[in-house]
Amino acid sequence: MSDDLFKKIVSHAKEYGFIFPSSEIYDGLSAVYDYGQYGSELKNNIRSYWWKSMVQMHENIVGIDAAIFMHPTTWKASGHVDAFNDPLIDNKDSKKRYRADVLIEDYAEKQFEKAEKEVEKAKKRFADNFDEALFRSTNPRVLEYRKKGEEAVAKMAQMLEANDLEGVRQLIVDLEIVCPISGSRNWTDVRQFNLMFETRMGSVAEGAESIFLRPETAQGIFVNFMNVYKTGRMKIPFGIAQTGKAFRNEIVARQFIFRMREFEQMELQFFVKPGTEMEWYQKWREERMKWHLDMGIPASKYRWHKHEKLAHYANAAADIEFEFPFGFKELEGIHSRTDFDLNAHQQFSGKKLQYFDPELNESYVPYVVETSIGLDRTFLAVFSHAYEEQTLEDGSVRTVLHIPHFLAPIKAAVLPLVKKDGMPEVAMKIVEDLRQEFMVQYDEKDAIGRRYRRQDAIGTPFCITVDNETMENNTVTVRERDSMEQIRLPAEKLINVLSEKLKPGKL
RNA sequence: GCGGCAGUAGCUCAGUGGUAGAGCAUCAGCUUCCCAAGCUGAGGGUCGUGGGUUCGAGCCCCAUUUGCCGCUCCA
Repeated sequence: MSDDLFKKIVSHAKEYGFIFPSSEIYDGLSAVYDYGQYGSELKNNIRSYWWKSMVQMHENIVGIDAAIFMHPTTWKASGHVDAFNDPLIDNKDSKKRYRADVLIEDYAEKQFEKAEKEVEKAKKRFADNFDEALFRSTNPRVLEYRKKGEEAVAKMAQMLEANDLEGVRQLIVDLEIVCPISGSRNWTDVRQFNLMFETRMGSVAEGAESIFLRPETAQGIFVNFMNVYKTGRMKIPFGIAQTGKAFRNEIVARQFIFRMREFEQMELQFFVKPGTEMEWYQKWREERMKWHLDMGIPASKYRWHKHEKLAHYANAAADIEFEFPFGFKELEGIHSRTDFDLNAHQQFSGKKLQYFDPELNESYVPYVVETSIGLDRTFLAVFSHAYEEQTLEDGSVRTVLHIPHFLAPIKAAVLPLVKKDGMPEVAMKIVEDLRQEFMVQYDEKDAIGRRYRRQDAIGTPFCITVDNETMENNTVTVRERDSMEQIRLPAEKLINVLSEKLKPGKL
């Protein structure tokens, strides 16, 4: 049922110029999409809502726009070179895929467990006069198991370091590792999956340096920490915000714009005094949820997901999940990243990345609380929640996008009730006035009802209609999208009245 | 990456080897003083792409690409 709804939403997004498959005339490109004439407006409006509420509305937050290309060492310091490179192997019988390094580590773990069992057995056998340390260091079976495990891990590390994938496969074969599902040893080659896109900088192929397209925007903020701190005269606690594209070579990317290989993030890195990070983590959790609810989307569509298993850099992490047509999925992450990133960059660069605290009269590496939200995912959340096929009282059906007014691509359409008696000219004059303030459209084609429906389909909150009465006293009707109710206003009051209704939070 | 299903007009789809269709949408005109499915006319498809079988392929076969579902992956 929700699959059908989701298909309709995808079709609607294309049919009305919100989202197109990338380079569609060449059959498209897997998991890449383009934003169309209305989609880019909606996306810009969401980005702008974020930027205003994060940067403009906070005294102590500034925004930057770092480049997508970064020095290759950045990704060693951040951990992405290690974490985003997985050697994978498939079992041909069970069709299951495993991380080759995990298989070998599991093998080693089993050997260690066998050694422990020997120790346990001996402990029972010798009871009171058992010297465990001596047993461990002398018993041949214990030594043998431990040696097998340690050697396997050591060999693997050596091979991965040398990028010897064939060697890793051979190691799996030699260790007689079997697939836990099929029990067979029928393995494919080991393949390296690099989740970072790689390209070359420099036009001469031989001398070109291999660089990566950033897999997250956060590092552009961390490497600029000192620049912003010094030139912006920032005092802790302070934040640096950024929106921009990031790239991940996902093994499978699916579900429309939910998981794309090229996507846009909106991130805040908030630098705080060590030890205060938990209160800021709480504060930003509240603030970010409020941001979502202020769009007018009901709280029931959101839920928290607390990370039990934390990433290597975090000491607390939670996701805001949204109920998409295909279920609750991650929309935004709020992470307490400790001083992991700045410390790492400090080490790799050899440059001091510290804040001098005038109150303590000492320097420290600040802790970081991050809020990181997917712009494309927020677009999908707003768009899919807005979509409704509404059955009216007369039994007819209209497709309407209940996009929050202030985010709508087109704010108002100006429509002459009929295409004669001078109404088109008056309507076009109103369009020229409103255009100074909002995205507006003029439409005179077809019956008025049909034109209302067309605007409903792209989520235009207001339709302004010029009729006979306008010709007499210069008043117009304003029809609101969701209620379909009309009010009559003097044309010269339109800008003021609409501006008020188009503020965030007004629905 | 593996397995299954699918790709025909902007959208939804019909078309079982013999001249490419429908509804909606779009455009032009008419009608219309307020909520689509009134009237007239028009435009738009080398049937995802490339090969093959056949006198003849949208339809059968192979490859490829894109999408969907299930695995897998998603620090």
